[in-house]
Amino acid sequence: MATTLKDVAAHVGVHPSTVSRVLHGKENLKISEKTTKKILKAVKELNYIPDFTARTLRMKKSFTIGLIVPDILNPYFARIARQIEQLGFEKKYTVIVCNTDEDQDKEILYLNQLTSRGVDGIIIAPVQETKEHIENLIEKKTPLVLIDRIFDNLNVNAVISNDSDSVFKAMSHFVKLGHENIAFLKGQENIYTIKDRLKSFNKALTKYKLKKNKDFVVGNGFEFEDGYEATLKLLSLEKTPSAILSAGGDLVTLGAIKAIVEKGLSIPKDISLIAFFDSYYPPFLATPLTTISHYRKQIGENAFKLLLEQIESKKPEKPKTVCIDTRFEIRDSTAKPNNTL
Amino acid sequence: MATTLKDVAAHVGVHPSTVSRVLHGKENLKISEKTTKKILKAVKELNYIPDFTARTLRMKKSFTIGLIVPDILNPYFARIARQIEQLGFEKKYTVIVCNTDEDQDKEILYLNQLTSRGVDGIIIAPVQETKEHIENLIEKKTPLVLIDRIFDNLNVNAVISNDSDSVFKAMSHFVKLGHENIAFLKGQENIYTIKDRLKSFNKALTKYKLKKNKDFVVGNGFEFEDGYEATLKLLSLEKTPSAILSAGGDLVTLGAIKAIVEKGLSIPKDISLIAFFDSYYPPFLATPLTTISHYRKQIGENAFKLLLEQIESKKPEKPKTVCIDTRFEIRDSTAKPNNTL
DNA sequence: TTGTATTAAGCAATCGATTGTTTCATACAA
DNA sequence: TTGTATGAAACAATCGATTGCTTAATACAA
Repeated sequence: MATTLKDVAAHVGVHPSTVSRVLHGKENLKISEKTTKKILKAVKELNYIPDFTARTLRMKKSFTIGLIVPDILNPYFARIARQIEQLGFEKKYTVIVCNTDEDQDKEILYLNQLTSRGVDGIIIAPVQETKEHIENLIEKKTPLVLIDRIFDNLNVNAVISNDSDSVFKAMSHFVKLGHENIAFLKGQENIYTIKDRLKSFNKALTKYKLKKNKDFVVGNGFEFEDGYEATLKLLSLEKTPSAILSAGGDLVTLGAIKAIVEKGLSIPKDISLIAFFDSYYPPFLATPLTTISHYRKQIGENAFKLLLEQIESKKPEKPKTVCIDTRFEIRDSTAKPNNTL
Repeated sequence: MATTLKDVAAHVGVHPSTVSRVLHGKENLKISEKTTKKILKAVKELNYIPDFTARTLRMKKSFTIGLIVPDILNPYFARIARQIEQLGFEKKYTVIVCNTDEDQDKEILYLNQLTSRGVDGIIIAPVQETKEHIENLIEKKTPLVLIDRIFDNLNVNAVISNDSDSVFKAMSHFVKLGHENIAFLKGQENIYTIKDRLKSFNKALTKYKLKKNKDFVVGNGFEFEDGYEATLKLLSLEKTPSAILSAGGDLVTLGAIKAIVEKGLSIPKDISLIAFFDSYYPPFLATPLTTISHYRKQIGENAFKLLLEQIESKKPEKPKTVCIDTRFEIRDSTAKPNNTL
């Protein structure tokens, strides 16, 4: 059995409350230096470590935050999670990591779990089927930060990325090379991030006076297979695109590459590729990939900071949405269209 | 404020203990069907969710497990963590993820945190500077499972991989191709896994009657830079190796590849490479990498199972060490030595 | 010597749920 | 009618730490 406050108190011959006060150094109640010393000595001798559960129950403060993401295996979320854990550690907070697999039921279950465990706040990349459960949270004044994905008309702290900017750069790059038939490989539909990227894509088409082709927008989901299947479909069209903007992230892109290779096509000779990609592999790939990537550390930092502000402030602050820049890096996966195809 | 047992009890007009018993269906005390129904109705109406903290305090059972790994960004640990979280979810356990960055002080701090929070058990890939803090845990009968790394003479549940087997396969592959000068790129020293791989490497050298060359064993650390620096050193030797076994995992290997490319060498023409590598990228790399990899899902599963057994069993079971097979996959990063160099 | 500050530490309620024990009321048998 | 068995629900202690309030003891002034 672990040592408790009572044990320490008994050992010194004082009341538990006295021990507690010594350990917290409240200004309003003074304990004599002699007793203080005796108590501190006993605390060390008995190796007393306060019971967090009891403290949480009494103080309504758990020093725990919940992090809900689709999949911690995704390098994008992994890096963000790592940063949040790091900053949490410095501030004595512990992080409970929850994966939803883009399943909203799981998300809701976790949300209830976390609430029941009395977490001080939640950082979430929501599944975005519906938003009532998020609204409930806000109503209950649970400190909350959305990452990566936001809802229309929902006034809450959030950290997102300026994907739009990089999409325009990517499209401009394609256009300069002479591409006119550019396909858009989506990730999962209904996700804010994907809708935002698609919107920018369409705007860019308009800006560069390119024809919109419904068949050139394909895919649904964030898995390897999703990218693979969608790209196969794309490459089976009568008229195939000469360039692809892969917006579903690392796995989807790898799936796309597999499909392209299987079709006997070569990147960038036969088809150009720009991808949203967040791990450190692009320079090492068969064709070093031209990418749009995120400052994941910054996203994590900002999310944690916003959450901590909410947790520590007495009066509710006005929710902020922080938008982080993105990075467009040209490598070798883009070239002029191959008009002999 | 969230609804409490008391609220529900007051709403129905019964005692809180009655509500508690209805919700737990203890066999020994019977509650009339009428009251049961009324209570269940109230629970729904008031949307009562039990307070986990209070329950934990009273029951000495938190339905929480701690997972301590060097770095959740490492695909090896990420996949294991994911599996543990998954199985935990199914059994109503929540996982607190802690990264040590191979810093034992951080490990100890986290261990104390977790204990203070009353976790039901801990799964840990320890830093392995010393082992007293782990021994303490065992003494306190904390359910515990080591992963990836074990200590000599420490009787505790563990899940490790049969790296040795794959090292022999890799070495046999090198030898068959005609390599005689094979280097070993270590990860961080003093880690069981690395020592184990090195031991197997040396045994293989003996078996194939190859000369042992001290200069051919290099590196210390698990980061990109560590692999990069060590490999540069290796390639600056008067007599350079014709093959490298990279034992430090994904990042170290990428560092090695960078160094090789920078030196103007080509894989596998000038130098052959086999690496411990655990993400899904090898087929997509510039030179598809011949790898030794782990069944990470299985490792996670076994670790969770072992932990759960300890948590749920009354009498202490005899500790087991589970050893999981590894996978040796030949791709394109190995060839005959280039004797013109 | 009595009264009043002042300082130091103890008392007891509280957080919310669980659980061994007790009480109460009804039913049934003697 | 009295006594006992039984079923249903209340009581109260507990987990460990925190904290507003009270008490005790000492010092000092009147």
